[in-house]
Amino acid sequence: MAVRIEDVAREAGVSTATVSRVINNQGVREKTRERVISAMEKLKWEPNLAARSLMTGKGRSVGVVIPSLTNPYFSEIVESIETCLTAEGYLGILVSSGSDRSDEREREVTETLIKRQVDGIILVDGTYENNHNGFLVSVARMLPLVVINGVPGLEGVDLVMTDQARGMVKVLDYLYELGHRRIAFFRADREASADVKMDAYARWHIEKGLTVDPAMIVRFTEVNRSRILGEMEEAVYRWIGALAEKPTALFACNELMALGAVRGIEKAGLTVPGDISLVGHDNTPYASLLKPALTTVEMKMGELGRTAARRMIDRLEGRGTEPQRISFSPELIIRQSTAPVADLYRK
Amino acid sequence: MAVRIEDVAREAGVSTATVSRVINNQGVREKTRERVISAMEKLKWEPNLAARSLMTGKGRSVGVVIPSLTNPYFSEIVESIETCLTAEGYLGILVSSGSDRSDEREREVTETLIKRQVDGIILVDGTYENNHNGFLVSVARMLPLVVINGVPGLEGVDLVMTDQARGMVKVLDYLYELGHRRIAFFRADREASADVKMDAYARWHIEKGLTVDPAMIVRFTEVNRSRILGEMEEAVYRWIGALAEKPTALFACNELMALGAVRGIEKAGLTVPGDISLVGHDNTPYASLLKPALTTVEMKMGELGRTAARRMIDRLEGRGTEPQRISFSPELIIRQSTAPVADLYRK
DNA sequence: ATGAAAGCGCTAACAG
DNA sequence: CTGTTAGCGCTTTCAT
Repeated sequence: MAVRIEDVAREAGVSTATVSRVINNQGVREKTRERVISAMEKLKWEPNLAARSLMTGKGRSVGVVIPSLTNPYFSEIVESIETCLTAEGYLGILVSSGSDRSDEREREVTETLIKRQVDGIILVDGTYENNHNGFLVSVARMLPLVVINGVPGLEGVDLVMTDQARGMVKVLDYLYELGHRRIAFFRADREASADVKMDAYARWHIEKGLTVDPAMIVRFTEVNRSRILGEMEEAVYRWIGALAEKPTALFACNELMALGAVRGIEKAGLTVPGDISLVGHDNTPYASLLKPALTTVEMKMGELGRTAARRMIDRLEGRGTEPQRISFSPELIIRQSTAPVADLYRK
Repeated sequence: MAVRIEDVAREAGVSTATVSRVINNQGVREKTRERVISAMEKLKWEPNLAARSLMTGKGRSVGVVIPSLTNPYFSEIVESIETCLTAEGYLGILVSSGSDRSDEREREVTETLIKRQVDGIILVDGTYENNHNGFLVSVARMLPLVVINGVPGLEGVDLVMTDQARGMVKVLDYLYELGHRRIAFFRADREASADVKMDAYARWHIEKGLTVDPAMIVRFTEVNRSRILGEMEEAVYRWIGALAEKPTALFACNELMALGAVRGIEKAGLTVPGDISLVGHDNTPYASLLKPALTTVEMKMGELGRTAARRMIDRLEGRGTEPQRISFSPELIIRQSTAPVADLYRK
């Protein structure tokens, strides 16, 4: 409230315009610039950001919309975005759109951010609906939008993603080599990324000339919190029990599901990887902590976040305005939960 | 950029001052208010927040400073703070002060937030140093400050905390009942909360007439990331090997440490809880996923976050300006990692 | 209860 | 390269 640009200008013996130019790195003679800088330091002046953004319409802040913070998969992304933004003098404003993945809530928080006049928005793992109903495109018309893990080809929308179909194929190829032919697929409902994986799963089976058995595809709802774990254990246990022909391998779309699978499998008196090989997805901290340590797909979340943040800054600073699509290839991380198919199935 | 308060005023046939009064809930005749409101709706006008905060110095946003997002212990707090703030129309601006717990970085990000003119700051788990060097007090002189888990008695600082000393005593009493007399204590360096627990640990031993064996107190550095797990396993393994008299129980200040302890203990050929009972702290999702499921202390992080956010809003809106100290009592959650002391030690 | 007018602290033409 | 001069969109006395 105390010291303003005018005071600095007077102290340095220049006009306010010159001070403004100095702090915005515009052309000012070196000598003058120095005088201004020392005046700033002497008076400990910092430009008032509200006034600045009132003029420019920009506030060096970017909104980050994410389904949930308590999911380690997301928190790693957020942390890397935040680090990257901060390093460049931007402020990341984080809002969670709710792990229930409500389309409407996602739209709401995004709009709040726009009203708050963030300079751009990074949206992580949007809902299927909002990826397809034109919402993201309309947001992108108002300000720079970078989407992490969304659908490609949206007009004006920058996309940074991991090629999950590719990861799925890596998993299946690997299991195939180990001799597995009957591979179960555990997924969440209403998740765009699960759709992508399932499509790849189906295509791979067709290309290999294997049939896709609907009984091998299981949908779970709300597997975001460990509280659900007990229910899942039970569900998996019953699912296995009811199966005429059991799978020799199982892929779970996320690690909490993978854990639920382990529990259910063990409850059914089977072992991992002795009876059933298990592959997870995301390589969260859980994966290496599990027993047996989980074979999984590393999504490079940190890299995704960093790349998205950099794209955003580039666009905000007028570099590379053409929306891009940057795709990372996931990596298969082999640990102890997968093994060659057991002999007794071959006999 | 398009529609301004002036347009609304014209549309409603009033002055801009009246429109301003309406959106700030000041005295306006009911009829006039209605006219203004419908004009707002017709023109879809939303006040420009930058202009507003330029005048008022307030922007309905509160800064949240937290050491790390990838730690589930913190992400639960953040999520509850954020939910609570959003519900009241505030925007939570999150910055992480770095899991390396650098005093300086914590101060830096806090100051950035102040420059950004947040209305208040919620600071979670500040460093020991900043709790004691007057920094927090100086922040509290500038704007409302609510600290989660800090030291009591700081002038002008609101404190919301869990009584960790109490939790520690609950743990020790419980282990005592099971017959344990030699209880190891694993802690992180440079953590205010670990100091609190250790003090309680020491006091409890004295009150019980037990000696505090320095060999039972082990300090680890940087146990925030699972990458460190291998190193910890090794360290614990060596520590046990070098011990003349082994502990029958072990308390770890956080759950990653507890996991490291399990690994080290098992590497040493001992079992949990057969040879050594293990108690963790925080009740993160890891705790119930571990094998054996971990006995631990629930810190009620969600409640802490919610309470802190509410305190902040109360202060921001001029209710209850006297700084308070609100303390929650932690809860001991008994699972499978603790058991009565083995008979062979009694013989 | 309402209006007129004076800024909040800064940026951006436009001159010089 | 630097200064002058208008505002950015809102709030807030001070009148009426």
